[in-house]
Amino acid sequence: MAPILSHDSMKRGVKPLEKSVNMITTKKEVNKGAWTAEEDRKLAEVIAAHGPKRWKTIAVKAGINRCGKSCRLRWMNYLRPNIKRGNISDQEEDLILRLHKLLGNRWSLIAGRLPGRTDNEIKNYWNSRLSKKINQKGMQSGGSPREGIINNPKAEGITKVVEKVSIQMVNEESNNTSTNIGCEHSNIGFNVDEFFDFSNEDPLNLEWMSNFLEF
DNA sequence: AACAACCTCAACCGCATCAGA
DNA sequence: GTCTGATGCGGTTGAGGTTGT
Repeated sequence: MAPILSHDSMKRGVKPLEKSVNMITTKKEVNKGAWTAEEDRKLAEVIAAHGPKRWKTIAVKAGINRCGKSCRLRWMNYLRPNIKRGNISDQEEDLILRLHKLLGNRWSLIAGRLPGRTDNEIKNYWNSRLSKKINQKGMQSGGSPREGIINNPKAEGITKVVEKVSIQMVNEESNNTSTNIGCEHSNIGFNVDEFFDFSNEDPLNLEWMSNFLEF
């Protein structure tokens, strides 16, 4: 019986048949490669029943011969509810650029600021498009944004603090898709867009962050 | 039309960290 | 305190699609 292609695989014309099936060998090796719609359905069913935890157990219960890690990734990047796919808006792109300038390749943190976007998607978007844009700009002005963080111990410390704040922001924001953080339950009250607006700043000049730390 | 080069994105891998026994 | 399994993260890969010649 030929495996049913997942919606995305259909769209992209992926042929999981040969590769994926061939990877199921007589040994107890796990299935790899593109997911089929059938696998998606089984995984979603098990997660609906048991919740998205204990991935190894989920993988076994789903009976799809996948490793827990693979199941988790599939859920996080594809099956999870409220996932936005494709068409990253200018606003989102701008936010990614600003957050990357501040945090570097902390994709999960950046994704946390973009509701419905996954770290994998942002990472791909960055690697395939934005990094090129940056390089083009960098050619003109010189220096990479990441260097500022790597070579700046002060900035390293700052990223740790920002990481904590970002996590707090994400937690507080869980159901708030607006860029203005709902701060009713927090004593932090500011506009995120303003907070992350570095458009007029020297990347290495993070004096403002010291003030923020004191605050 | 045919081919090559480039682009996109889903998925895998290895490592770090966390949590429970 | 240590060990072990689970989870999360970032880097990388490779198949398929798109574009250019």
